Amino acid sequence: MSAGDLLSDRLRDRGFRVTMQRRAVFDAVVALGHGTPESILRKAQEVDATLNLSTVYRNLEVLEDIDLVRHAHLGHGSPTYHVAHEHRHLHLVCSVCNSIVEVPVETADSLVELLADRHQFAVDIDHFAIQGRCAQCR
Amino acid sequence: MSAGDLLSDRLRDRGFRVTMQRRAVFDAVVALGHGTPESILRKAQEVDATLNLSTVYRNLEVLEDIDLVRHAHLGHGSPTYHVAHEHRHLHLVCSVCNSIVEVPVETADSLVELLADRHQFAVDIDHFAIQGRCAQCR
DNA sequence: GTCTATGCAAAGTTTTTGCACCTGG
DNA sequence: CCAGGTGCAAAAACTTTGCATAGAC
Repeated sequence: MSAGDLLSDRLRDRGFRVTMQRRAVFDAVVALGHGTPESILRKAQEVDATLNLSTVYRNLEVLEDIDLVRHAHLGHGSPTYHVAHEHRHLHLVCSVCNSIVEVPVETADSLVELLADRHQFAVDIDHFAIQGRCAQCR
Repeated sequence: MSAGDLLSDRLRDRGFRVTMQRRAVFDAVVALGHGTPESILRKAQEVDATLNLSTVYRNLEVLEDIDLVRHAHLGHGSPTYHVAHEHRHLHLVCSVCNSIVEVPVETADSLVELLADRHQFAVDIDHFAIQGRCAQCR
């Protein structure tokens, strides 16, 4: 039967129900690439205008739980959510102009290896942004 | 007259006034090594029990402005403040047990160089923590 | 039909702001 | 004095929670 899309399969496998709200939240994350809970709400409300912010928070937690979504901290404000395994990159945040540049995660391979070797620490390198000053502002 | 301590000098140089609250906040940061606004308040209140949280926030901002204090993001919660130029190290935060390990900033030198060369980005490498899984939890 | 998920409203947390009073220079 | 700093209270921003109802299976 059903071709079974990734979202439905993953939800059901883990005992979660497939609801239109979950689909709307996931689709919003996909569409945005990156989004805060607030921006994800606004995007998802294009599909379902009655969708509630608390539903967004609850579903982002579920989507992270089933490894479809991840979040990163890019600054002082709300965390940013993105699709897991897509858009894997470091975020360079400029402390002067707040611009964000994305660079390949491989850029940090040597650091990742060092931390593994010296400290047996398995780095999730893109969870936090890297702050500094960009080419224009330095 | 006054030997002129660092705090007074730096404040006056930049046109800020020297108040006992500023001294208490700065002393608390020094004493704690690392502290959230809340923990800094508690520490500073040992000296001045009437000190207010909003004064702590305002003065941490001033102290950062005059480069005596810096803050880092170690997780989802409040930022952590520390004395500038002291305690320079990376924070490895375990996503499982939340333990924090400090490692020398030099560990990331190769990443810092790469970002400077390739992206003309001047990294403030210890502003954000590095998340991952520690030796025990991996 | 059962049990999870949702909407709504309220509360919790953390940080910021307005304002009258206080104080350093 | 007087501009800047402080305490207090209120507001703002962000996130979580309780509960009655709706909806997935």
